[in-house]
Amino acid sequence: MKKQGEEILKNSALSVTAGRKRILDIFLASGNALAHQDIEMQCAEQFDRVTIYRTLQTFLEKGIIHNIPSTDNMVRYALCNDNCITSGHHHDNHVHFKCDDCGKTVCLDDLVIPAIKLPQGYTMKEINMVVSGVCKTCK
Amino acid sequence: MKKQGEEILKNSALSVTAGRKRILDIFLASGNALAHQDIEMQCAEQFDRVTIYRTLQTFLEKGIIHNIPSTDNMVRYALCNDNCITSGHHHDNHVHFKCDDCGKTVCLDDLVIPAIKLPQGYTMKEINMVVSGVCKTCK
DNA sequence: ATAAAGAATGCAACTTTGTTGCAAAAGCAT
DNA sequence: ATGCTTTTGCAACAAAGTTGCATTCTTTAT
Ligand SMILES: [Mn+2]
Ligand SMILES: [Mn+2]
Ligand SMILES: [Zn+2]
Ligand SMILES: [Zn+2]
Repeated sequence: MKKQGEEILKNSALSVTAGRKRILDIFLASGNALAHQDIEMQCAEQFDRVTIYRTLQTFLEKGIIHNIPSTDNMVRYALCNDNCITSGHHHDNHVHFKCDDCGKTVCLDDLVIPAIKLPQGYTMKEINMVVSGVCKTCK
Repeated sequence: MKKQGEEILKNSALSVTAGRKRILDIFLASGNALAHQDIEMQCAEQFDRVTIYRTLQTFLEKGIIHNIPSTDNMVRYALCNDNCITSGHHHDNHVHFKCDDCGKTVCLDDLVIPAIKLPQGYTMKEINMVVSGVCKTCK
């Protein structure tokens, strides 16, 4: 599993660079969603802040990571499961949980967002569900 | 309905100031959720930016407005329906919709977020559901 | 293995967004 | 009207995000 990062990059037709591999490693090693800031703290000495912005943007567009909305002005990112992009948008459909105690945000991969029926005239493209509370570790 | 803003402030035990009334008016006049930026554009000449930050914070704490998470680093705010705060947290439970076309975010007040069953050990406090796509106006 | 083309990175400069302390002003209760 | 309390504006700052451009690194073709 040494070259799992490279694998992902090649599958997405991205060139393999030290920065991209490092950021992928950080995601692979971490069990929870990461904000730009979290990543920067782990590799700011190696890589420029701008590179991290651009890398996350690229990963998003390629469907390598998805972003998780929040009300605290800290968008978080997590690895997508399989190839996540079809017709230009992500199709992650699992619930996210943010713990008020430890602050961590995790993907509840097995918990599928229930279907809803939008009012007449609305068309759905993506759907996000974020639950906050206390996680099982902090309980 | 001239003093609807004042009414809201008094019900929340807040002193009635020009800035707070103005910001409430902006919300009452607008059909959709507003980001700090939207509000600032409408009253930056009258009021300081800092005042807007503090006013939104106060309104949130008092349950006058609720915030809507997003993946674009622009938290939006909308008026709460009734008195929204019980035991320290909001209990808005409706779906939000963000239009990819016009960019507007609206409360779908009649669309209740379906219940979900969290994995063992997790406790829910708040829940948010945001759907993106095309709204009925842009359709 | 080398060279050329294209893509990614670092850096600098900048803009925007959000925070804090404090003095002045405004609101509220008596 | 007076004094007390809360809110506001200002200034200074910190953090977050963006952009253009020159340099470096990857990839692809020779
Ligand atoms: Mn996820
Ligand atoms: Mn709402
Ligand atoms: Zn926790
Ligand atoms: Zn629209």
